[in-house]
Amino acid sequence: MDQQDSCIVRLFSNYCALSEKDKELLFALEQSPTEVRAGETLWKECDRASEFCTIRRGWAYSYRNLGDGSRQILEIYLPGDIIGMREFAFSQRLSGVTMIDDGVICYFPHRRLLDIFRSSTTLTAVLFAIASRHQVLLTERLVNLARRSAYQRLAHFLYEMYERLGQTDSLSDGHFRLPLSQEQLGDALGLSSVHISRTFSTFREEGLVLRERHRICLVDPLKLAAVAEFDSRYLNDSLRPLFSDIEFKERGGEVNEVRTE
Amino acid sequence: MDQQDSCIVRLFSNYCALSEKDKELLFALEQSPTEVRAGETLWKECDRASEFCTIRRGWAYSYRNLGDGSRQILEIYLPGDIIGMREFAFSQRLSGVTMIDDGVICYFPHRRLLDIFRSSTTLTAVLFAIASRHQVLLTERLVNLARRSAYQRLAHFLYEMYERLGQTDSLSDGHFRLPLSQEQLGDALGLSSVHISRTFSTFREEGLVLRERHRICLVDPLKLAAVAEFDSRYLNDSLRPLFSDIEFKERGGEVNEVRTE
DNA sequence: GCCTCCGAATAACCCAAGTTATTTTTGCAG
DNA sequence: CTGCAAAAATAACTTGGGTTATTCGGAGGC
Repeated sequence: MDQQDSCIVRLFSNYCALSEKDKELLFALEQSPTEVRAGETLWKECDRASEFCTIRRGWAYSYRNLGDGSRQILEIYLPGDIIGMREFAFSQRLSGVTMIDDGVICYFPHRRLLDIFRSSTTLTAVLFAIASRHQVLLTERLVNLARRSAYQRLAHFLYEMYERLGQTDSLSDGHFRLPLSQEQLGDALGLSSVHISRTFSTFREEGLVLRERHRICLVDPLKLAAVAEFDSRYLNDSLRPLFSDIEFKERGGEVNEVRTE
Repeated sequence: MDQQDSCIVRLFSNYCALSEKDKELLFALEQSPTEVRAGETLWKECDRASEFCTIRRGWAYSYRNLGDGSRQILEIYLPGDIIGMREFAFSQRLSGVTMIDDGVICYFPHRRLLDIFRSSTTLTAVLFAIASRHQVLLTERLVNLARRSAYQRLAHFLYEMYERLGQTDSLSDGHFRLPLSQEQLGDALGLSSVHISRTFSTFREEGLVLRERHRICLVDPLKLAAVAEFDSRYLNDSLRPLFSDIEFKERGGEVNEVRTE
């Protein structure tokens, strides 16, 4: 595999132009790839935590099981995401992680992150930016779950996936694959699977979202974003000013030669 | 003011022993204390974001206003907390912040954080640990809002405040001051103020929680934690192993370059 | 002292979403 | 192709919590 194909390099490049050295550092996180199967659980709540992993291919989700037998899906991970950051400061896993698709993941130890802190301010800042954005997404989800109707929640979820997928893949129109069962969607959105089904039916009647098995088609993405009150400020904000400054300093004032677009 | 009184230094020391240099770096963040009044808004959504602040005295909350006129309270800040980390990667505020009590806060610019990344791996790691723990708390709240009944939500909220206050103040029995109106509680828990009132009535009838204006008394804290399914693992985890390792490396002067195998 | 205002308590009514159950569709093993 | 199991659709019924309205009570202004 070539560095240019590394999805973690691609993801980080969205935030900031990277030097060759930075790319190598990142690329090093993606050694020791492991094949995993759909449905396979990477770890469970309360397992010992001393590693992160990046997901190179396939989707995964993290979840918490609750006392009453239900569960909450906390996050959907896509290729390029780093899994397990939540537990950086903890010795136990606080949520389980299960693969949705067959895929490839790469484990690396917590200490590797410290190496990055030591050797690249740029990557440190990008990591912080990613953590910050993660928190913002989580907050947005919290608002979504706490305040909005089932209709809006599902609209919001679909639109968020659409935006996230658009960052790495090119989406032909509003079409994308969503390999989640209605039960899993319910677990993610705090709804029953029955009501997910009802809500999809409503979308279909209104011609807002079409669905065939795991293919989703957003007929009118902007309208969907509107009904979901989707706040896209945090997706489109420019990170360049801050990071170009870092680079400038790190390179001792050289003009950036690395552009990733 | 003396370094020992700095609430940031105190907060960070909880995670890791700090060198004198680190303390100075941190101390520099707390230079311009400002008096603020109860009800005063520090900033609103969409304001320009280029500063964080620490809260030295008083309580505050962050919130988002929604399209339908309701709002969601995202976080309650207590003395020692850093406010505004959410927006590190953004140029706009994504949530407003308002004081609950009279208090004192200290602003410092975003770029100051970059200085820290450049000059102290220890502080960088602690910042990361704080961000990580923040995310865990946020996740727990998300589960609370998505999956639990009003009764459990309020129980969870009260118990969380009880635990947080116990970290800095000593709580005589289960008594503490909770300077939030029922409307604010509702906004934090995704419930109507009417239902908050109903739920407090239920608590009273059961003798589980007593309330008089803004004084709360948890009659049986453990039982309350149980009904809320409160997960206290993440409050008591030890952070030392990781950080003692960092210190070792930094003090041994051993510049450990990253292996790119 | 009295008046006003805001927060809280309580009741009556309503609806979004949960639950349970039944049927239909899809995927897949043999 | 057949049979089986899991996922999805739909309907009937229930319920937790929202909404609206009214009353009550304490804190502050004058």
